[in-house]
Amino acid sequence: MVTVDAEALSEDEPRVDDRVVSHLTCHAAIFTIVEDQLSLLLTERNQGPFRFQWELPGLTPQPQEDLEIAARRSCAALLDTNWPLELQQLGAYGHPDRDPRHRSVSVIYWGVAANIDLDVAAGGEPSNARVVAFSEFTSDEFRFAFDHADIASDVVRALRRSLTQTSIATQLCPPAFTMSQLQSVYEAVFNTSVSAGNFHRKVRNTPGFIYPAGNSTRESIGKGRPPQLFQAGELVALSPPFTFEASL
Amino acid sequence: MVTVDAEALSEDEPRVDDRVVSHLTCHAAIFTIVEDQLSLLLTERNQGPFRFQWELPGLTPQPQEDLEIAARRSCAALLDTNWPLELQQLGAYGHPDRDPRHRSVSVIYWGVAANIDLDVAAGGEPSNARVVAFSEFTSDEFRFAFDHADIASDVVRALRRSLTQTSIATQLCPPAFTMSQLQSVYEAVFNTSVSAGNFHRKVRNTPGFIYPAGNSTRESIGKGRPPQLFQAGELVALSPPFTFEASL
DNA sequence: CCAAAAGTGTTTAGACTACACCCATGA
DNA sequence: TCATGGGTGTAGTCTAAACACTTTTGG
Repeated sequence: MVTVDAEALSEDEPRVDDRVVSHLTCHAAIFTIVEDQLSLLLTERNQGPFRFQWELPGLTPQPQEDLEIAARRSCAALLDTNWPLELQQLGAYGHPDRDPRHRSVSVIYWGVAANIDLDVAAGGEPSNARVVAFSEFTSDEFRFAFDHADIASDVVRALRRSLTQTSIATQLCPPAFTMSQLQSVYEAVFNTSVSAGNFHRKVRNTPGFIYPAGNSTRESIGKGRPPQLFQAGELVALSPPFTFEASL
Repeated sequence: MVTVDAEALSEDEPRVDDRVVSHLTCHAAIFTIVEDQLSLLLTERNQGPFRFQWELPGLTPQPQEDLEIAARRSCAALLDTNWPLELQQLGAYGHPDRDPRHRSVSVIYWGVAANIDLDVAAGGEPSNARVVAFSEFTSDEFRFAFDHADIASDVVRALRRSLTQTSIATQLCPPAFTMSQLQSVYEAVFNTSVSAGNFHRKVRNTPGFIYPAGNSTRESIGKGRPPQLFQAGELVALSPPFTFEASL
């Protein structure tokens, strides 16, 4: 009984049947913000099970390909530029009947992008990809393929935790941004309102969160006082973290 | 280009070669505290690559077996009782050459146990399992199999984060414990010293962290004032979290 | 001048640190 | 009575929440 692990791990001649092998896919959950709404890049399946339902972009890794590279590749074609996309692993999903065809394990990565221009990326061709707003993909009517509704719920939680504990929110802003743009990132992700004054101080008092940007492009097209421009700093930890609570 | 995901995911007749299948194992990292030292349950490989080196207990899941169940099974035989073991997923490890034999993906779970009695579990038979102290398995001399040194490092980080943010530390204590026993859990995990008075208040002021236990078994065998006994509460979140820093 | 947005000051409340201090037991 | 470990009280500090206030623009 105590050698139960060695029995499985030390097969010098592994059998190629479904006791020792499994189907493996890597997926990427890419967040962005569209019209002040937290949104997720999804693709519509056009064949196989769950046809015409939506999933996180994914693929099977190549034999010598790292899991994260595979996840990055799964969404690279859908994103406009060679974005310096940083992915973090959410985890592995492997419930036995999550895929009706066969035992399947999916490793999920997630990241953020300041903007996603699907039209540019697709070069005008029709695409089965869409950027779906939070309110839509969390509604009961939205049709996720496989267990991707659960995964989407988990990955939103991971994003929110990252926003409270790190300075990752700057990666959801353009290269130069104002304090209220940064604030609206938090308001979109948590679907809540943030006190502007205290937010301002908390961010400025966190070393490395932001750096001042040259006010060269300040055009002051708004009504009020023209804002200062900032650029993203390093990815630093917030201590203590924000205490935002998601309202949905 | 934009349908790159569909190409891989929607094969109704998946080919059984190493492009679409991979070897999968589930492992459990079980922490416990032995003589005030954070320790990890490890097994020595007795065949295959990395023979006589140490790994987290693991196995290949059965076709219809959930990943977490498989991880639990991998260490169940090594633990004395049917401990109500709660496992959390750490993540998936799948670097292409982490196993010299073939492409291999390992999903790691972790949990804590108040005590591990290997002799009782093995029923007196010789076992290839050992509870290894932190100072030993983090030393340069210690020989981990595969990439399990990286995994061990990551899982210690996950444990420490859980201790700062939740009340999981009570699960590393016996059913009834004193405040200083609980405190020594933190001191062992973070290899640091904790101010007793402030620790006491922080724990008592967190609703659900602990509940008073009947002082029936108080035997007051020590020198000083007899301590109160507590029992574990629910697994609650600490807000704000502890701010302990690991000293190693 | 007024409205609106940006940014700063000020007050209050909560929580941690540090350290002093009481409590209850064994020797 | 003293040493020892358990537990509480308290002052100083740091931070955040709430809200008033100033600054700078457009109409």
